[in-house]
Amino acid sequence: MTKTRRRGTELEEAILRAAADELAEAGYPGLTMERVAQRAGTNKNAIYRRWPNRAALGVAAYRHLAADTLEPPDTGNLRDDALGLLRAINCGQTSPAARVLRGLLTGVGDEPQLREQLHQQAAEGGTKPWLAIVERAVARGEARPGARHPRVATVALVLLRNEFLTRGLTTVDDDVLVELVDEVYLPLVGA
Amino acid sequence: MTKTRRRGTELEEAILRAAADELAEAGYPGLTMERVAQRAGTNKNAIYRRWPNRAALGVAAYRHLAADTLEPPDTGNLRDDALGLLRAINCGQTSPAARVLRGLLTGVGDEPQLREQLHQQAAEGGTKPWLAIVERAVARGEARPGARHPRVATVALVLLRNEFLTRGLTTVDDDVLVELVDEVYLPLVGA
DNA sequence: GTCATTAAGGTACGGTCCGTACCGTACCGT
DNA sequence: ACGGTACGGTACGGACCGTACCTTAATGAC
Repeated sequence: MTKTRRRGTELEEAILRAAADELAEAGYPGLTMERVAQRAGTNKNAIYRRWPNRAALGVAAYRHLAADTLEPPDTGNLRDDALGLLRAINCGQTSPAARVLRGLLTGVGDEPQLREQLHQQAAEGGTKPWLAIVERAVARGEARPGARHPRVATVALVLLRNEFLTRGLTTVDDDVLVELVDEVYLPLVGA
Repeated sequence: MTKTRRRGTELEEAILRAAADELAEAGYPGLTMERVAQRAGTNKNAIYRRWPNRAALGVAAYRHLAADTLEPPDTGNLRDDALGLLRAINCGQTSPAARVLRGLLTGVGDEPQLREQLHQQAAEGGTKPWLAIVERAVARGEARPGARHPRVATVALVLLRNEFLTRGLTTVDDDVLVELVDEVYLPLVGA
């Protein structure tokens, strides 16, 4: 009856999975050490032996949550590529991550290490596919070479993220995505 | 010796000023009902009679904090106008507001009324000056007419805000501002 | 197989903060 | 003068973080 007592990596991953689930369900404000411990079938001691505080656990668990890297679409034209990426971010599994990210950015407060870690996770996963579709668009003569600048290539992503952050929504109207692409992104990167 | 007991509006404004000060000093996570009450020279009862919870008080106090509307500069060319606006937002009195806004967006959580209120405050104060400088640029033939679209005109603001939100900094390097204007904003709105 | 070491489980506690309740007291209009 | 309203003071329950302490199971050395 008594399941063998978990140790080391096995327990650690159980905790991270529990924390990621709690994050997805209740967001960072609802991430409680006691609930995570209970959900992982352990107690707070096991958590505090691995992470110094709630924020650190949150950042670590966020990595599990946002692990999916988007596969950049290749439709043959920039407009559909960009719209595809935005829609994947909007409707896909990435949407609960936005709320969590917002909470974490507040929760990390004045701890530069955590903030940097979080920023890299947020940036890394997001920029690569945009650079990819722009690169192809430039090769087709559909975009100007200067559009390969990361700040330019990811403008649509930043605008959508801003929509998430300021409106607090988990999903944005598709009209908005089309507007972002047609009114801003294509005029900006177009040849 | 005994100061006369404040009532109604007078007390309300004292509370709001105290809350705004606390917000500016410690951000939303540091906004404590007990500290606000003490700073305002009253007690929590007077606060809870006016606002139902901490988030509502925070949003109300934020209005006091972000009341300053930026005066749009008029330098005669779009680049300097845009840079001036960004620098005013970056270095000026508005910078603590970014950290506060980030915290509030988390704190309001699932209360749509507060979120909408906050969103309007954040949007309203920010878009007007951008529309103004773009309007003048269009009149000079320096920007294309389509740039008057709010989403286009405020792109630089959104990018800067994204920098605040994701990096968690209270001030951004001036190089970044220049980059935003030269690499993104001017190519986007230029004729 | 024995045993010391390590890490897990269990529980309790101090501290902070939110939100509520209760009660006495100053101010206000009538 | 008087009664209603709003303020001041205080205490409390509840949630949660982070820590301490002790017991118990697993592991590795010998």
